[in-house]
Parts: sequence; structure tokens; C-alpha cells
Amino acid sequence: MVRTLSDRIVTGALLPGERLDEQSLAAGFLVSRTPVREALGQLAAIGLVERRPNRGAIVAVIAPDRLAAMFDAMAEMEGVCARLSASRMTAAEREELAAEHRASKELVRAGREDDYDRHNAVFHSRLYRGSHNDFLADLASQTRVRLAPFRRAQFRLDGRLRKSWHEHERIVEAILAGEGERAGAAAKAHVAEVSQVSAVFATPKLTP
Amino acid sequence: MVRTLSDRIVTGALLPGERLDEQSLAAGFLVSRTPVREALGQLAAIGLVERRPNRGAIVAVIAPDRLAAMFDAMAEMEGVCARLSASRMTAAEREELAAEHRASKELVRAGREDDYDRHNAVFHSRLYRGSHNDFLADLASQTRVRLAPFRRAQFRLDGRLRKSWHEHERIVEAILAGEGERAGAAAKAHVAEVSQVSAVFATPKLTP
DNA sequence: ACCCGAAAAAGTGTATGCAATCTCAATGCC
DNA sequence: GGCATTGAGATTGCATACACTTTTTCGGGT
Repeated sequence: MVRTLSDRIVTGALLPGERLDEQSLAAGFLVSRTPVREALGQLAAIGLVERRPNRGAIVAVIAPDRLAAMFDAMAEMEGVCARLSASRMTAAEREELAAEHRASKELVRAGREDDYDRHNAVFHSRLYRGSHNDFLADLASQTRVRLAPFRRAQFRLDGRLRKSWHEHERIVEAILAGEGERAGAAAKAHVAEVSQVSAVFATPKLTP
Repeated sequence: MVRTLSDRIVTGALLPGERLDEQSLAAGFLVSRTPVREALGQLAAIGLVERRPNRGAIVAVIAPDRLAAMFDAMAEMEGVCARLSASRMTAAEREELAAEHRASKELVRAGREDDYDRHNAVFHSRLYRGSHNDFLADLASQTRVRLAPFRRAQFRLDGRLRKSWHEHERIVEAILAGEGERAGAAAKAHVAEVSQVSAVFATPKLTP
């Protein structure tokens, strides 16, 4: 249930600022309000929803400043992960990363945005796991999830798909070459780019 | 109430592995089980307690591997914060940091471990805030809290107080000089040292 | 003496009910 | 006409109750 709600927020089925009424949710999930409340509590702790005392919960709406900070932090974390990946990934991990990256070129050529989005998620996940630090990887994944609502439609932008692929290319090259610093810098630059692009979508659609 | 429980875990009043019985807690706080459950849910989301379905909650007991990963990640995060602090801290922030650091020398000389512990918390907090990235600072603080139960008694060790102060010294020097890379490296080294020292206390006292 | 199994006890997960608080709108006052 | 106020409706927060799972204990058998 936490999973379901989390997905709905991440995929944009629930927009930032949208009200999360306990009763409606309870009715929707065919359970009572108690487990709903518990789920909301957990989502609030994760940071996906915001709980205002006696005033109900809403999908977390993030101030522009904080959003920028989150993207900055994300860039730093991805940089660290990429740097560590360059020195710690096994040969098998490197090959898988490279293979999937090569395969994704076809998605770019065909302009299959949704498929590339899925690939992108896997790519970044590989980067996190490649650090061989599960905690850091979890932290990075979590942050990525929290940013998802604000990064969603970026691939719709003209030429973004191709640019994203080339940025990935630089990261992969550096990792394969075992050059940690360069990989880290490339990953940081990649996220910074995404941050720029995503700023367009940052404005919440509904703020009643 | 989340705060209270969190404090008890961090300060070691509740040890890792210890059982958190909902009824007892409810009785202790003079409330019903419902709010206790909610608090436990939040603490579980933060990672301070572990919830096993139908088997109750315990204070989070962390596997040695994961603990090592957490300290590694902590080192990277502090490194990033220190690097950013070197370039972003205001003159006032730099002065406060340096002033408090200098003042703490007296605590070392007098061997006042508890006071130094408090100073240490403030010092690191300043480092996080100095990054001028609230999200990153929050992330670092949270991780620091989660590690607290395993880092608690480190200052009891012989000479650790003095060593800690000298490590801080290097960080402060680099930040005042505006040398981000050096500050980052010093902070990383500092946490790595703490990690080493804390490994001694990592073994959970009770695993029934 | 040890092990296995069943029943009781303890404890968690969920549902429901009630009190407190907030929202919103209509009304009265300036 | 605009603004504060008050009441009704709606919603959250907490307490209690019950069903279900796990654990413990006690008895019997090997």
C-alpha cells in the first residue's frame, strides 16, 4: 500500500499539493482508516507526503530552493557513486553497464521516450549499486524517487533524449577506463543538466 | 514522542536489538497503542527501529557490513559538506566555526568527554549547514543520528579526544583557507578514523 | 532426560466509535 | 459593502475492541 501510493506520486498520478483524504483512500483500498494513517506516516517520513497537524496530508510540495538543493545533493551523490563505481565495479558489472548503455542507443534513435525512461532508471540504479555500498545506493535511490515527480516529463523536451545518452556515454567511458574522478565529474554534470531541464516542470500545478 | 524514543535510542538508553513492546510503551507514555504504532512506523521509516511483521519492533540492529557501508557513506557525505563549506561559508560562519573549535581545546585538556561530545555534534552540524544545501545537511544529520548508537562511547578511548581535535583542526584550517579539496579529504579521513574506532562497539550487546 | 505437540497466553494488525479541531459558509455588525 | 463571528459539516487524532499470528508453556510419548 505504501508502495502503491508511492508509485502514484512518483508516476504523477497524484500531483504535488494534491490532498490525500484518509477516508477516500481507505475506501479506495477497501480497508479502514488505521492502516491508511500508518502508510501516510511512513510516506511522510520518507518525504513524499507532507502532513499538517489536524489538517490532513498532501503530496509533498517542495519549495524551489529546496528542490534546487535536492538536485545539487543528488548530483554530489551520483558523483560519489560514479567515482566509486569506477574503482569498485566488477568486470561483469562493467560489461552489463556498457552493454545496456549501447542497447539504449536504439531507443534514442526510435525516440521511444517511455522505454528510455525505464532504461534510464536501470542505468542509474546500476551506478548506485556499482559503488558496492548498499547504504549509499539506498540513499541515492530514495533521493531519486523523491525527485521523480519533478523530473518526469524531461524526456519530452526536444533533443533531451540524445543529450542524455551522450552524457551517459561519458560516464560509462570513464568508468570503463577506471578513471574515478572523471566518472564522478561526468555524473555530476549529468545530474546538473537534468536539474536545469527539470526546473521547467518544477512549478506545482495546483496550489489552492 | 518520536523525538523521545529517538533520543533514547541515540543516547543508548535503548540498545540495538532491544524489544519495543507497543503496550509497554503505550503505558509508559500514558497513551493508547495507536499513537505508539504511528511513532514506531516513523522511526522505522527513518531507520532507527526495525519492524518485523507480526513480531513486533526492535531497536534497529545493523549488520557489520551495512554499518561499514554507513560509515563509508557518512565519510563521503561529510567530505562533500566540508568541500562545499570551504567555498560557500560566509565570513561569519567561518569565524564561528573557528571560534568554537578553538574553545573546544579546553574541553580536550580537561578531558571532559561529555561536553566534547556535545561540542562535536555542534561542530559537525556547522559543517553540514555550511554547505548551504539544506537537503544535504538534513541527509547528513539523519545519517549521523542513525550511526549515533554505534559511535557512542568512542571518546572514552584513550587519546581519542585529542586525536579528534587535531582532525577537526585540519578540517577547519582547510575551510578557512578556502581549499575545498583538502577540507573534503580531511573530513573524509576524520570519519574514517571514527569508523575504525567505533568498530569496537559495533557488536550488539543483546541478540537473543 | 529429551523431544514433540497442543493449548493457553501474549502481542500485533485492523476496525470502529467518539472527542477535538479545522474548514467553510452564512449571518450580523460596523 | 466589507470584515469579523459563529455555527454546521467534515476531517483528523486517539481510545477501545476484536480477530489473527506468534510465542510460550505444559503434558505426553519415546
